Amino acid sequence: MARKRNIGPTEKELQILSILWKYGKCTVREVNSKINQNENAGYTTTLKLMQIMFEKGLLKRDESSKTHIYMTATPENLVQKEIVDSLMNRVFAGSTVKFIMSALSAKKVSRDELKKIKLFINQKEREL
Amino acid sequence: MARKRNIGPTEKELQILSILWKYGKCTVREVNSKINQNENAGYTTTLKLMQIMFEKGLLKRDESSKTHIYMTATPENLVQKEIVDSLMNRVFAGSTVKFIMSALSAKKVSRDELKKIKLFINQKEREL
DNA sequence: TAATATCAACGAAATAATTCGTAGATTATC
DNA sequence: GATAATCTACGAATTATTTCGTTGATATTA
Repeated sequence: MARKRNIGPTEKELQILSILWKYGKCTVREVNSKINQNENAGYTTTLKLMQIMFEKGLLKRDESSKTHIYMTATPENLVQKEIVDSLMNRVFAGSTVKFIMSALSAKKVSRDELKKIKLFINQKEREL
Repeated sequence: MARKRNIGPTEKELQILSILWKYGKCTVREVNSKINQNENAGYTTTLKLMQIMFEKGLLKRDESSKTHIYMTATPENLVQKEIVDSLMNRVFAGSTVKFIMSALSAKKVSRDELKKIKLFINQKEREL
């Protein structure tokens, strides 16, 4: 019987996903190097995590050469959407408005950024 | 030596925080009942969690009567802001714009909600 | 080709989060 | 006032997550 695991990415798994989103396809060593820019993780630790993510279906990999090349299995924005949706429900009782207000309060947002957001909202309105 | 624990609320702790945000001050039994509307949690399980949250400083409590009354220690919006900020950094490389776009794509948003968000943005612009 | 480096696989240890049983105290009920 | 119900505290079991050591295979270098 296979070990039971949760579906969604865990904290460390998310970190690896982020790296793959940023840098595209990577070997385990590459991912491990990126991680070690900020913290300390043994090579086999990263390997194991990526193997688990592969089993879970979070990652795909090219096994044609000895050194496997990993890539994400689901588009970045889809995974992000799921995470955001989950957080919105768990922490903001499902309220998009509260959620966005909180986001706008969490960080300094520049005039330019606010403009981009407004443009996006206008587009959303037109789509309704 | 006290057991080492992380600072931020864990998944289950967040669930309890949400209940306290929604219903205000609660006894353990009240919180446990709310949890049991959706899932199955023994009374002592909820008790233990709330005790840990108290130790961590996530909750306060009134111990004047046998049945303690729990309340959150930090304002809802502050906790939410921290969570949002953390997620924004971990999953969206710190980009508020991407974050909000994702939020707007995650759920159906009504014309009215879009309006409210725009008003909030306008206010933010004026504050700059 | 022998020595060395690099890799995947695997199992298991270490750590963290969640769940629960038991004990002892206090309050409510008969 | 005895019995039952309810509560806190505590320790420990269970489950999930993260970390790492070892092995054997393959490739690289001397």
